Amino acid sequence: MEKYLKQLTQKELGKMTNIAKAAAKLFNEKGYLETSMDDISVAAKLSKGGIYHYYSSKNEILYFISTNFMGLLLKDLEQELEQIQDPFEKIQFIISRHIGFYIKHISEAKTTIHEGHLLPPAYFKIIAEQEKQYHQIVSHVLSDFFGGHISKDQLKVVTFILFGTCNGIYFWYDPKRSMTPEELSGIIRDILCKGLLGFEVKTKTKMSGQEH
Amino acid sequence: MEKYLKQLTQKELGKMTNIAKAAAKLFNEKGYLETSMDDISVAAKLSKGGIYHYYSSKNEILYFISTNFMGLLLKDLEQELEQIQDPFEKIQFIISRHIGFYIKHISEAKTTIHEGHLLPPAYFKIIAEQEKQYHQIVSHVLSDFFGGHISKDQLKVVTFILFGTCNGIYFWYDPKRSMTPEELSGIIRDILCKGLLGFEVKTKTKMSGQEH
DNA sequence: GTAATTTTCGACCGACTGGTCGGATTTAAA
DNA sequence: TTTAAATCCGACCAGTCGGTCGAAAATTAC
Repeated sequence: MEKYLKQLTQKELGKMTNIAKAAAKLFNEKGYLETSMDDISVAAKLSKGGIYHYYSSKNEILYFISTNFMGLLLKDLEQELEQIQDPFEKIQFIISRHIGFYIKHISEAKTTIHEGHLLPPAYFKIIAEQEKQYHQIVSHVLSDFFGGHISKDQLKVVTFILFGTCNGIYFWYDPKRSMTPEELSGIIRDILCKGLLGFEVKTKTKMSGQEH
Repeated sequence: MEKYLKQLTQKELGKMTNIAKAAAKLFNEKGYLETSMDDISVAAKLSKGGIYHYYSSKNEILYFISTNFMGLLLKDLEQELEQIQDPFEKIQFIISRHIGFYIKHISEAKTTIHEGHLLPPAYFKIIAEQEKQYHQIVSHVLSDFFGGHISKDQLKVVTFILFGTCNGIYFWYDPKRSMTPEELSGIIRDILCKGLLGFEVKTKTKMSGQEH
């Protein structure tokens, strides 16, 4: 972790990214714990000692992968959302962007989702903070969409369901198979949005109806 | 694996279930690989050798947990579904039952979902077969619901989305917190069903519309 | 050229893991 | 009470892993 205090040269960062890419692929295929440093060193075409020249631990590789991915996911998101007025369109945009993004960086995404919790607390907290930030941005859009007519608990659940549904695809989606990311993204977006619209009606009716 | 060829006495099965319960809790908390046989022996209040008297490997414990859970999930499902006529009501029933079931056996459910793939192929195939069976039952109901007006690919995707959405809750749901399983189940059911109804309309329109 | 620095190597270490085994202890049978 | 069988124990084994280190090789500076 101390490594990041010193300024990294472009060359160093390039090497680190190479190692991280090879590692992410392995973590995704076999899992973090099942992947040994020897495996990584073979995949990265560098000796084990060579890897430890750039990373001080296996954990640090995982951390590098996850924090870089989350950073990329957060980058420019808020500016992009500002360009859209309608909250419903914003949600559609978020779902499409999210799925497209995760499919494009599928190894890093799956690694972050499935292995991030293996990090020691000091590392994990930073990732969790980034996830929370992303979460809050989306949650805020959803809140706008429901026009405030939704409880905090419900909002939280709906947000989690949205992410859960999107992230669930990485258990089974295989880009080599028939469906393109765009088609898939479209189906999920349609189901979720229709579901949310229905949910909205129900919530708002309940609120304005003030049943006996 | 050979163990299961011989008939188990009630007493043996009880002991095995005890060990499995303790193990499932640990697997769920720390993960399969992070849990050592020593951990299990402490939790099950039995020495390591004692455990190996009932199970021939760590894998076999995981297998026992998963196959038992899947068996329980499949038990009586088809008969229960036969009691319902309307396909839409069947879907609602499946979602509620699924979530309720998983929350009730949360350690075993999460273990099966998240750790099952760590089993060697010979074991995993049996679990996968059970999952496939469950999958097909649900897929069939969905197919009925869409009245056949849905492609095989789409049906597959929709089925996966349904399970993905339901199973996503285990990443974050905490039964000790505010929302009850019934409330949560209701929200998910509503969103998904509304989404599916919307999806149905779109699909059917597309089909009957026969655009140029 | 040579000296200094960075990068790379791979043999090696200690810790830990899943699994074994001979025997101690408990239970059941006679 | 004796004997046999089932149950349980924990020291031990072989193998794997993350990580170290001293030195070789490559690069850069002079």
